[in-house]
Amino acid sequence: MTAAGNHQASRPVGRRLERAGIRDVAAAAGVSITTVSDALNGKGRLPDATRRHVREVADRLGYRPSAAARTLRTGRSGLIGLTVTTYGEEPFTFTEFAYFAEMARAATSAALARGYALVILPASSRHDVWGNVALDGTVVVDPSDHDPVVTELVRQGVPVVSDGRPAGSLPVHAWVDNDHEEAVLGILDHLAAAGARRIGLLTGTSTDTYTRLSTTAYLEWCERIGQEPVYEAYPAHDPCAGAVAADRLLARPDRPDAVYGLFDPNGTDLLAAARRYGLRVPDDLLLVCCSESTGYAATEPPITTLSLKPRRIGTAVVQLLIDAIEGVGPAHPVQQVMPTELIIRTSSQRRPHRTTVSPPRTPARGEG
Amino acid sequence: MTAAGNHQASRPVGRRLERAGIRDVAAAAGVSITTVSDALNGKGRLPDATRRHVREVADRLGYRPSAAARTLRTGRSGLIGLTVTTYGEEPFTFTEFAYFAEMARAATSAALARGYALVILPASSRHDVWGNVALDGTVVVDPSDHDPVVTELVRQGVPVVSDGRPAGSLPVHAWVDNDHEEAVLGILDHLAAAGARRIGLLTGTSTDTYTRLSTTAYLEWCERIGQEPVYEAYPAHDPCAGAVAADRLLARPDRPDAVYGLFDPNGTDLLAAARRYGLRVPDDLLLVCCSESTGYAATEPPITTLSLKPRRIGTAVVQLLIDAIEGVGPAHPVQQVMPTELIIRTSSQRRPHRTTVSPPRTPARGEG
DNA sequence: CGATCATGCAGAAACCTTCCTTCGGGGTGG
DNA sequence: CCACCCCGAAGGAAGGTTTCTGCATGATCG
Repeated sequence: MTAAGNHQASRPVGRRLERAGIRDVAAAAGVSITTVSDALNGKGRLPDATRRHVREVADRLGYRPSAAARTLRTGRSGLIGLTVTTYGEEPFTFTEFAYFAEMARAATSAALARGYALVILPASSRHDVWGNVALDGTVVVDPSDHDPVVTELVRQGVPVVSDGRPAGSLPVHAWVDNDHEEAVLGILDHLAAAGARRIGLLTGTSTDTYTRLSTTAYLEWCERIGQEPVYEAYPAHDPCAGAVAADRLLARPDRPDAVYGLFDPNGTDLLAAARRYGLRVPDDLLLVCCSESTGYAATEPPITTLSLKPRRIGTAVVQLLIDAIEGVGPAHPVQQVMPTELIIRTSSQRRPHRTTVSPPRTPARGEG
Repeated sequence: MTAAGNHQASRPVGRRLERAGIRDVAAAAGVSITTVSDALNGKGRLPDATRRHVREVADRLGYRPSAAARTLRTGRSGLIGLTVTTYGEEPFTFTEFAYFAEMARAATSAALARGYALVILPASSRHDVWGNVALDGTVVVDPSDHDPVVTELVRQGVPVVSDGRPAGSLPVHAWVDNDHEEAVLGILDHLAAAGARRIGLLTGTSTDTYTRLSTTAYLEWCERIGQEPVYEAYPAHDPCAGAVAADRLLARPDRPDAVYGLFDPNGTDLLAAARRYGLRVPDDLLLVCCSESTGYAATEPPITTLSLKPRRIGTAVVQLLIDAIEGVGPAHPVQQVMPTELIIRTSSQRRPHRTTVSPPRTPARGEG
């Protein structure tokens, strides 16, 4: 520290600190720019002595290569866009909160581990922002039918991998998605096995693939089983509409004795609605909802949830994208279907063990 | 749509699409590079006719200026880092989930509105990633004592604004934080007014400012009031430890008749623990926790929460940072303290209106 | 009618790195 | 003694933009 400080004292320190460039390092080390670049990047043919010397000088000067210049030269920015569908002004929606947070977290980790960073870019954002950032590729969550941004990116040759099957003929390089039909069928079978006679669905009005696939799977199941469908649809991006829809579903004359809710808040909304109507869960009403929230382990009663395993999805999406960027993956589009996980709790089991005074949860069951 | 498609049909589409550069636009428009740049950026002295013509040609060629080149030239990348403290490998922690998600959402919006994009960068990430991205500035959430990354950034002259008071002597340009003492005192007074005789605290073992300020405020309040402090501390980043600590707190011989939990999951954990011990909320136990989760409006009973208003924080942080980047703000460090909001629900009121069959929540009360 | 000036546009440097090419020199085999 | 090869290192172009400077041209004013 002191030595370095002593050395740097000779540098003119103006009010604005001029960053040391590769030129300065070359001059200070008494070598050429080329040698510095090679030494620092582990390229070229240089004796270790030279390499070490250059590195030492670079460290001493606090040299950081200019990301912009490197990007300009190499065509790689090390930046990956994370695009989320937007409803209205806000970057991402309420219903996907926990899912998105977990997925983004995993994606960030995965990207970082391979030397990339994530840029959050709402789909409907100002075009100038999109244009202003050099992206090596983009992850797009739940792409809408003919997303102009995605189309433009693909046209420019930027690799795009989507979380969720691309709707329409969006030409993404790859996609990762859950097996939604399988998941819904599994839940319906589970509820039926627990004694449900009429299973209702709380679904959304939007046309994204998740909603669509899940709903049609439900309808097909009903047809196969011979049950009359009982469902309510609401605009999933409206945090208030969910509670209303839950109430509507339980207020119907053909009230279901089991409900599956497609969106995260549905669990609490349905639970609250059940209470208002004096329905006991799970005795009078079986409940399952799709959620990543850990809170459902502590509700009264705990609610069975379907986890989409967003961490796996986020990791897979990023791996696929970086493979495509670096050209190590297969040239053809990849479609990866990931399993879901049904976390069975009291709300969907007919003979619940009454919760009384019992020891607190032990940390034994870690998170998968 | 059809007209546009027809128009573009004439372009030769090779297997690898070479992006049009400013040179190509200049050639196609029959003007110089300078004129193109000026026309597109609204600079220089050009007649409107020329401007229009250049823009039209640029559009036709699908010209997008190279972000890297522009950054290299101007020294501005339009990128803002969003740094989060990390526990272990993961970018951000469980306890801050909802808070962070909301805060990030607001920050993204605010940044976008001013033409910037956010890059997610965990604090303890590989240094090479930090070096590889050109940042105009950085938002750092809950900076730790002597964060090496922040120190390095500041040394390089990159503006840094923190969410949360910087611990130690971290030389950030500005910070935004809640008035934590005020918030805690408000809650304690509220609980006391509701009839609490002995108020307990569920707090964390970490040394961040939030935990520290809140805890000391609690201790001071106890001393002032003359109540013996009753609290349990646990490692807040461990999702399991919270439930155990909640249980421990209610198992004490000097069991409190009211509890404030500093972290998001504390509400459900405390509620579950209360149930295990046969304590009715709010009759036997008053409950408040700090959370941004909307789920607490639908628990049984609904739990009073303290909101840190992360959206306001996120917006303010970004505004301050961009002001610093663009040099429009004051030169001296800014410290902005934002109020919190106590959302009073059943769990902290002694005479609760029994929830019975009632109409569902109406959408009337929108989100502030 | 000549000097001045605003206008419209072009040339070229600079930003900083990477990487392809070249070059000198010393050792080695013929 | 010459040709050749390889090692170590340097030269220089390229990457695409912004912006400073400068040069014409035509209009205006004294």
